[in-house]
Order: sequence, then C-alpha cells, then structure tokens
Amino acid sequence: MSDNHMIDEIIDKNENLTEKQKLILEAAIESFAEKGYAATSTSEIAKKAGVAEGTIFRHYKTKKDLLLSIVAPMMAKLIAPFVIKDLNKVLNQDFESLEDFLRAMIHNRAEFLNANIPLFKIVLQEIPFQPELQKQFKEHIAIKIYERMEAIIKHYQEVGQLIDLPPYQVVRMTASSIFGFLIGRYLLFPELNWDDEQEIEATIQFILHGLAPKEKA
Amino acid sequence: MSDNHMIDEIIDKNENLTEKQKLILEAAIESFAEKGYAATSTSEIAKKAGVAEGTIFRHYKTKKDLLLSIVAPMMAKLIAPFVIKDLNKVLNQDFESLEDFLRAMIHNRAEFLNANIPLFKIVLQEIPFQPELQKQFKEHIAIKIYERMEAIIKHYQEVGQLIDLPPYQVVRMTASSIFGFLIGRYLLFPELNWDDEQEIEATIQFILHGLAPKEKA
DNA sequence: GATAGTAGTGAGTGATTACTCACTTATATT
DNA sequence: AATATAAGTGAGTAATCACTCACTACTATC
Repeated sequence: MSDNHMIDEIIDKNENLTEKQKLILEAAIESFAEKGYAATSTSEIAKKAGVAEGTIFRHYKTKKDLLLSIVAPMMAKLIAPFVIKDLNKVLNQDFESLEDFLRAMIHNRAEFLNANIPLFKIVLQEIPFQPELQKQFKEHIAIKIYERMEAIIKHYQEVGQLIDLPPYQVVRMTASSIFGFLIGRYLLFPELNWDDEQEIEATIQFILHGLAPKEKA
Repeated sequence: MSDNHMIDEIIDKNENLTEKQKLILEAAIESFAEKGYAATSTSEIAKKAGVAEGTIFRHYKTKKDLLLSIVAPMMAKLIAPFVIKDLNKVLNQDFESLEDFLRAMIHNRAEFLNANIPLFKIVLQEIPFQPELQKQFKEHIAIKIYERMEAIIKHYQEVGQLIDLPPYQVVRMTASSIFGFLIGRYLLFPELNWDDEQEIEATIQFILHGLAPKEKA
C-alpha cells in the first residue's frame, strides 16, 4: 500500500532533495496537471512553492528538465510490477487462472493510478508533445510491458484459458478496457458515484468473456 | 464518403470564409495538432498561413476563439450520426443483429476519425484544459450519444442479444474498445502495418463476446 | 464618383516568458 | 576561526507573447 504514493516517493522520502526543492516539485505537479505544461509559467510555480524563481533553475537546468524529473520516475514506477521478476509468479502457477491474474493486476495498477492522479494526467497529456517522453514510453514502457505480457499470454493460451489471437491484440483489448475504466472513472466523470469494486469486476468479466477461447478446451 | 473530410467542410466548402481565413484555419489546425494549443503562437500561425498577424485577429477576437471555431464543428460532426433520426433505423429493425449494427457504426466512425486525425488530436488534447469544451463535450456530446445508445442497448437486451448490464457500462466498454483501437492505430503506433479490416473485425468479436448474454436466449 | 463597409496590413503595445548572474546566507571541513 | 561549497535570492535580460490600431486596398451601393 505505502509504496503507492509516487508524490511521497519522489518528494518526501527522497533525502537528496532540499526543502525548497520539494516545494517546487509539489507546486509543479499541481500546476502541470491543472493547466498543462506549456500553459504553466516558472514564475507561477515559484510563487506557488513560495521560493524565488532563481531557485528553480538552481536545481533544474530548464523548465523541460523539471517536467522530465517529474514524469520519468512516474513512468518507471508505472511499469515496475511488469519488469520485476516477481511477475514470474504467474508463470510459476501462483495464479491458477487467468481470472485471478487479471484481477490482481487490475487492482494493483488501479490503486497505483488512483493514488497518483495528477501525475497520471501529466503523463497522458505530455507524451504526445515531448519526443523524449515518447521515446522513453515506447522503448522502456511499451516494449518491456509487452514482452512480459506476451509470455504470460502465451502461457494462458497454452493452458486453454485464452483465445488464440496475436498477443498484441490481446494486450490492446485488455489495456483499452482497463484504461477506459480508469479514464472514465478518474478523469472524465470523477464526480459520479462509482462502485469501484463492482466496476472492476464487470470490467474483468468483460475482458474474460471477450477473450475466452472459441471452443471449450 | 465525401462528408467525411471535416477540414474540407470547415474550410474549403464554406463560402463565408475569405481565402486568407481558410489559410489561417489550415495553419492553425496543423500547428495545434502538432505542438498543442498553448505551445503555438499566433505569430507562428500567421507566418505559416502567409498572412499578417493582424488578419487573424480581424476574424477571431482571441486565440481561444480561433481554437473554438475549429473544435466546436468537429465535435458536432463527430456525434452527428448519433443524433439524426437516421439512427432509428436500428430500432426499426434495419439492423437485424447487434453485430451488424456494431460493424456499421465502427466502420462509419473509424472512417470519419481516420479522415480527421489532426482535428481528433486537437479535441483529445484540449478538452482537459478548456472548460468551455468540457461543458460542450459533456452536455452536447456525451449526453446525446448516451441517450441514443441507451435506447439501442435496451432494445438489444430485450431481444436477448446483449448482456443485462447497466447501459452506461455497456457504453463504456464498447467505447473503450473502439477508442483503444483508434488511439493505438492512429496516434500511438501509426507507423506499424495495420490490417484495418482484420483489427476492426477482431475488436467487434471482442466486444460481442464480452457483452454476450449469460445464458442462451 | 462619392460613400461606406469589409479585408488586410505591419509596426507598435505592455505584459509576460524562460533563464542568468552577481550576490548573500547557511552548512560542512579543516 | 578560516575556508570552501552548496542553496537560495531577486533584480535584470532579451525574446516572445497576444493583441491593438491607424492606415491602405478593395468592392458594392447609390
């Protein structure tokens, strides 16, 4: 649970950062998420953080540098569960069924994003415009997640729990359904009363039925 | 087919617009899609359009006014098929099966978005930051589409072709799957070789199986 | 051919932008 | 106590920002 709060991780627990630096990061995250990177001025961040504008540039060479220092660790943490060897549990049969695996994965990542909505917003908004982020996303995020998922997908296909589609299609459909829920839940209609458990369960069932094998094994 | 090209519709076929105005709109669409609204300057648009900067403000009171004059008609056209009475065909049994209806709808909207990728990008990017657009989106787009879809969903639920979930969940899952494909196809990995027909067909099957009724009717 | 209205211009506006730098303050090392 | 290093400051920078305005060019109406 406690490793879920990225903002804490990036800011509070990092002993390398000075007090003022933490204030700068907090203010930057808030403003970037609210108005977007390009529409946020460094003077605004300084004022919100209660520091001199020069202090920002003492620690970050450029405004873009500040953005990257926020987004890069977020992306790294987002895929962490997919790259650590822990995930091999699946292949080691720790999850008997695809359903259990899906449920565990969705809960885990939904909690993570729920605890880091502003950072999630910044990543989503800035990837299209920042080539460095695009490169990072494609090379380190998309590819690594895909490789891991491919092995898992093939495993469940072999044991007859998963339709025999190309793995990238399985990934696309699963990811679409999960992100579709998260974006609707947290970004589009956060003001609605959501029954999270029920929504997640319905989403899991949707994915499972959508990706069920054609004939019974 | 020919009503698919929004840029043509907005620009070329509109007799109310002067030549220079058309050039301004073209340039603005290109730059907004490429760098984002906030990161695009009016001087840049003027240069790209080959007009004086003052000409932009002769036709549009503010920079935001220019943005809205581009995005508003795009959103209107996006939902047009959902609000015209034409859609009642479904209820009038013109589409025998949910599968046929889904296929027709996906093909139609995919063609539309495919023909208007820059406009699609602008809408996606700017909705989170422009309250006017958010309001327009929620009140005129989301609600109208939802109302129409709700009736159609209930119809197919009654004839036993669709799982008995709350309509908003059916909409969310269907929309997630379709937009997931379109975003992957056109925004995330446009450089890959996509077999569009096969992808769309797989997506339709995924949705249909995911939303199939529990017991056979 | 005078009048009026619109389209287009580009130099000019003050405000704001990201960023610099000479300087002060605080902390650590000897 | 002297020295060195890092953290923090805020006035100052040139560049750029969205936008204005006095003006010209053109077209339509009478």
